Amino acid sequence: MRDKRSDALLAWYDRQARDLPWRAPPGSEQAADPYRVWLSEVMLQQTTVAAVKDYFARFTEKWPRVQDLAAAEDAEVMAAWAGLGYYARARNLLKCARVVAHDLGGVFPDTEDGLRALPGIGPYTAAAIAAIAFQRPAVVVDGNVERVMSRLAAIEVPLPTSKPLIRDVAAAMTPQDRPGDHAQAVMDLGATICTPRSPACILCPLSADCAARAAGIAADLPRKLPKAAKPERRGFVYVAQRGDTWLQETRPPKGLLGGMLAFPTSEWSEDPAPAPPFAADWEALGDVRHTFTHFHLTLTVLRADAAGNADRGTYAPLDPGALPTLFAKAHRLVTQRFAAGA
DNA sequence: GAGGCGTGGAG
DNA sequence: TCTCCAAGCCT
Repeated sequence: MRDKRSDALLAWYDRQARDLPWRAPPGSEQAADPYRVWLSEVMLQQTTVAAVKDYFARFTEKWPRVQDLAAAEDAEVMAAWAGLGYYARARNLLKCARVVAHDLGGVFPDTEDGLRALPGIGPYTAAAIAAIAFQRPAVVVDGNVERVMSRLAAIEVPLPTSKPLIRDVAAAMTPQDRPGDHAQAVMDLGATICTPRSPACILCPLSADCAARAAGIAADLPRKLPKAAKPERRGFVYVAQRGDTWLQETRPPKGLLGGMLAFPTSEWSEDPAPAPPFAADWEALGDVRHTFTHFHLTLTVLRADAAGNADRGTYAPLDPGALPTLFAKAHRLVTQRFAAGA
């Protein structure tokens, strides 16, 4: 038995589907490649399509198959992910690729449970891959689905309390056939029509069935609990140059910017103590500002020509593209003040 | 289950 | 400038 809202949505999707490099066209006989679906879904976690596109192209060009990715060096993958954020995704991506390549014969599991057991694949991503790559009628619930379903059913209970109800609404709408297209259709609708701020209800294929639209509260849903303010932290970042080389280190494998290339820093706190990697005449070049998920940060950039041995990091030619954005900002400040390499 | 975990774009 | 936020996961 089919839901007529799903029919209307699929008809809209057949006309309006976004052409994305990891997708099979709507109603396509040819299924999407599970490796590409998985890679795109991980990259798209909490991340916009616009931000993902170039990274997806570079990854698939460099590593066309999961076996290729599994064989890559950790540092190479972290460098390729630099700038995309949430770096635990890249660490888990590599772990997952190696499990699939080494333990599963290079074949992704084709069930939600099988996928869910892999590193970096949670409830949403497992359902999405199962539906999109394997035509399983999984109930796919992400931020778009939460917004669309909250509005369709005029759910005024705030998130996350409303999650179970939202899932019920989404389940009732999920078709047995074309579940992958259905999931992607809801996401396209959420990204282009049923947007967070100013939904274009006039263009929506579901507007006649939308309780929030009828009540004139579509733009107000879903309701969310207010968020805590971000605290301020400060710190020092030390940029040491020796000829054409820069003092750099790989951050510890867990926590903030874990596993990423970096310059040495002090602690980050309300009142940080300086922590230069060696004694020198450090020149303050200015501050860089950066906002993370849960705090604001101001780092004072200190630069020196390498004098003695550093107690941390190594001197090597720098690949600025491998730096996460915070350290790319510090690097930019230094290169603005000093000709490259000087 | 609540908090840690990035980034760049939009309004 | 500032807030919100975009296809969540892990602990």
